[in-house]
Amino acid sequence: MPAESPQRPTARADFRPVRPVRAYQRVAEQVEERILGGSLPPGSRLPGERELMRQFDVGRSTIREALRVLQSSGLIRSRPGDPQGAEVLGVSPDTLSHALGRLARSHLSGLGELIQFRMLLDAESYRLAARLHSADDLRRLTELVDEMAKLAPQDPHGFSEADGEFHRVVAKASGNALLALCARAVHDAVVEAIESKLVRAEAAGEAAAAMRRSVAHHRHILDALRACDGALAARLGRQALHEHYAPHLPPGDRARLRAALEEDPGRPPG
Amino acid sequence: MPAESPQRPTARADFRPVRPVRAYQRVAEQVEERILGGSLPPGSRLPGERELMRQFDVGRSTIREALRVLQSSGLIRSRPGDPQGAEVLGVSPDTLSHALGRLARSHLSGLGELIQFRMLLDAESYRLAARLHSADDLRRLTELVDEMAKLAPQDPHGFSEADGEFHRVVAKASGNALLALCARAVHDAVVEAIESKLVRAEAAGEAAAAMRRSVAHHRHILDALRACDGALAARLGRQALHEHYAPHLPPGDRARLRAALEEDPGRPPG
DNA sequence: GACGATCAACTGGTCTGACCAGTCGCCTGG
DNA sequence: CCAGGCGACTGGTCAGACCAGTTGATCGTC
Repeated sequence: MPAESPQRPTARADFRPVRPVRAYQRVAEQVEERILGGSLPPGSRLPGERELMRQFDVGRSTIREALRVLQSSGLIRSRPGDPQGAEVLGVSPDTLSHALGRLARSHLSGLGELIQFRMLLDAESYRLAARLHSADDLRRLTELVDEMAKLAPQDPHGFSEADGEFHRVVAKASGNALLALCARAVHDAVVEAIESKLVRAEAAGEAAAAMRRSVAHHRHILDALRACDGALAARLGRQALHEHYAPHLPPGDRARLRAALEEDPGRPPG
Repeated sequence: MPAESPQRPTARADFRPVRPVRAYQRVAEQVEERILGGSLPPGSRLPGERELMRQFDVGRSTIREALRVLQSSGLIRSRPGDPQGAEVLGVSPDTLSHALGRLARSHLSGLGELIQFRMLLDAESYRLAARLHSADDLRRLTELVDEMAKLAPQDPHGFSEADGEFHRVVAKASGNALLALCARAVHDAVVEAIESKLVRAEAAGEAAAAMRRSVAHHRHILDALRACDGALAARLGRQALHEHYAPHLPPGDRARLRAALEEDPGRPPG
């Protein structure tokens, strides 16, 4: 909300409360602006801290605090001894997934919401991807499902990697980078959050069965994508996630997942 | 992905690459752990920097960099001169909103993607809200639509506020705080991004007509919610956004919006 | 006794200068 | 031509200092 209501002719002058802008904020903002504006593309390098100190005319601690903020936002990465200075990473979904992970771990929102949200995003990715995919996308997805099937029982880590890549390709095929990034962030957050629970299940020997089911789900979804049936792919995606995660959730969250799962029962004809 | 595949019996030992853990990271992690773990509830205070310096046995700059990271994550807030030390804020959705806003503003994704994404999130909010809303929600939504109708031509700012609140109530009624946060962040990003374009249209006198259409759309959506028809509400929501924003977008982005708009034409019966 | 100004003891924000451990690039000796 | 070493950097950290602002008690006044 950048503007107060300028129309209101009240006596209360609509000055915004002036809060002092810290020096490190100004520095961080300037750099961030350049990165977001494309003037500092990913892969390019920032000057060294001592040089920045001269350019901004502030102390090194101020420069360092600004760089810390940018680094914690995932915009840059710095490494000691690097004579080229900090590396510009550009906008990445990592911050998003970290924030999502924190939210999911907090009382504000739980794992159930996270997975429900993933159901929504994945389903919409499928719906769009079914419409917009290329032949190349389908080939790559087929490869990935085959790889999942091959790695299935022995290599859970590789399996998870291929699974993640499958979703990333789908999200990319949806043609919406924002959707893709969010879907990835949520995916990562779910993986990170539920890992501790899943290792127990895996230890109990359910892992192989879960992976087999997952491969089957992915094949069905891939078929739907191939047939350009977005609604079917979306429905299958929701069901797959529900089947996969519902057993590991408390009953309340299961109801939530079911709510996201069910297509509208009383849809009026037409 | 914190774990390498432990099962693979290859010669490659699965050591994780050792990267030095900076002192400020350890400090930030310890504090963050306490905050997320509830040991430092929102509203409580951290010791002063000089005291922290003693407790962690590091220099003040290290403490300050750690606090900067925590502050940029929205976990704490500090104010100069405060004898009580930094205030613990707890997990807040602001980080998420900022991250989303950055993504939306970056060159990675344009306005079209942003609005398409909003179509998806809003539609899913409607779908869930139609199922889960309370009588209170409906009453509040009715109030808001009436207020929009009342403010319609004269007070664009108030209108926009009521409109935003409408969507927030819907998102909250969806029962998924995560979805609500993202929807709000995207909504804000859209408003911020398109404002400069809309003021021109408003100056051209289209504002009143646009607002009248918007009120009608909201009434229809509200009716669908009242009838618990999630699919209809979702479809109406998509259409409303499409009609509202498509005229202001370049043709390429219009096609994108249409892709998100159309229900699947060849849906199999059943 | 209530009240407002004053002041000292803080706070966080910033600067300076220094040291360390690592990294890179050059340069040299084989 | 290459291995090794030697600076000249880098970022990470520390120590100490100063400033402006806040706070709360103290003190003089009414």
